[in-house]
Amino acid sequence: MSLDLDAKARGKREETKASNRQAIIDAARQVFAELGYGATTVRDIIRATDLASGTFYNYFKSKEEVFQALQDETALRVRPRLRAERIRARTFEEFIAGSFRTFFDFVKNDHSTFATMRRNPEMQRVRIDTPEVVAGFDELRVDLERAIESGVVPDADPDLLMASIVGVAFEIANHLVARDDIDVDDAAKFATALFLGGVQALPKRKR
Amino acid sequence: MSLDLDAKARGKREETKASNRQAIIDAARQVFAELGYGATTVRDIIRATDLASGTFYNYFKSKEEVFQALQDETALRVRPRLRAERIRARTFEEFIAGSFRTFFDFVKNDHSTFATMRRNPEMQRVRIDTPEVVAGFDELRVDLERAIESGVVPDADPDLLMASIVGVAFEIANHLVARDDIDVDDAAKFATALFLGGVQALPKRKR
DNA sequence: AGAGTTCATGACACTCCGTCAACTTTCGGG
DNA sequence: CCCGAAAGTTGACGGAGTGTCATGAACTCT
Repeated sequence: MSLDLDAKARGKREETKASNRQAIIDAARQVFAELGYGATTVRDIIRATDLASGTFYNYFKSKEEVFQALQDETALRVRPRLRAERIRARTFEEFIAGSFRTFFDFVKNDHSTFATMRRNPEMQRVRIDTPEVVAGFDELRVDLERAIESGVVPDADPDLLMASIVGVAFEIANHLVARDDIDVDDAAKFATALFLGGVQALPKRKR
Repeated sequence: MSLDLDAKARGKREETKASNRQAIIDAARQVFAELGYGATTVRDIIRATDLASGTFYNYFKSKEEVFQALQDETALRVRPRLRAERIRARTFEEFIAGSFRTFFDFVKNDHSTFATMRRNPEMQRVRIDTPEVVAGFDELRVDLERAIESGVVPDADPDLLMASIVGVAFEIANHLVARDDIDVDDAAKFATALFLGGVQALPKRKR
């Protein structure tokens, strides 16, 4: 009566291993949201499962590592959306606009790590070099270099361009999560305008 | 034979209090750089002074709090430089260019928290809302709103503009510290161009 | 079914933390 | 200058969290 369709293909051993791992991750998400990252102990996490304390260490080296796994799951959810948006884009403007729009929308609406994170000020470390995150950055870089190749964007330093985009994206994302009076659309339009035309092109504020 | 010129004005009590506090901060900077933030214990810090373990807690509540004090010292060093640069600026372009230039220069050349921080990947938390940091942000915001008032910058959302500037500044700062092949001047010109004219205005890469 | 492998268990030893009662130093009024 | 009060220092101690490991249970394969 398992919902895990892969289960038949695996032995029971592998199956419980996978389910234990997931149980720990789920418990961690729960407990982090409840107590905050700093305040939760490894024991708190394992207590929220039906496993014994020692078992935790068969799956993760530390609390930090579970957190990374959480981040990875989060990145795994955004990345396809960003990819789809990029494929749809026909111009550099659409590319930039779509990427910001999608990212901000995710941050605001998906009840992911971002939300619980910002509720706990100590968890400033939003970005962690988890495989999925790195892959996402790589994809962005490839597209930027393609844009440079094709002459749509001047032959600027791609590292600095990446840094600027990422910096703006995450910094504005913080505001989106922390405050309610900022609209996802406005934020996306703002960031897009900044990259396309600098401060002079910025949209006027609604009063 | 003290070098502390304020000492005569203070009683001995206050004097040792101040010097103990500074001793702890200095020891912390040292030890953080050596072991990394996560790996150092409060005991490590106090052991690097000639004080007893309990004394630490007369000055700071936790390791985190010493770290904040360090950050505050760092901010205290940049802020006057940024202020001077702003006063010198006669146009918005000079304002933006000068600010980025000064900040990047500080990050790269002042052997401050930034440097030790980047050597320890776990210390991603560069920004902390320490009094000096908050004051610095406030100053920036005032200038931005003045620029908006005077019509030099469109009437855009100042929060989003702040976020963009700060995001770009810190993200590029990370690259500056992490890598040697990026020039402070190039970075400042890049960021300035981005804000003044968007991607089309970006300087071409040196090959 | 039996030998072998893999994993779960929870008690244990260890580290670090923050406190506190006892002690030392400084202050200030007489 | 002296002495009682105030402020600060000390390190030992109780408590909490960590990661490990010997033991035993569960699964796999033949």
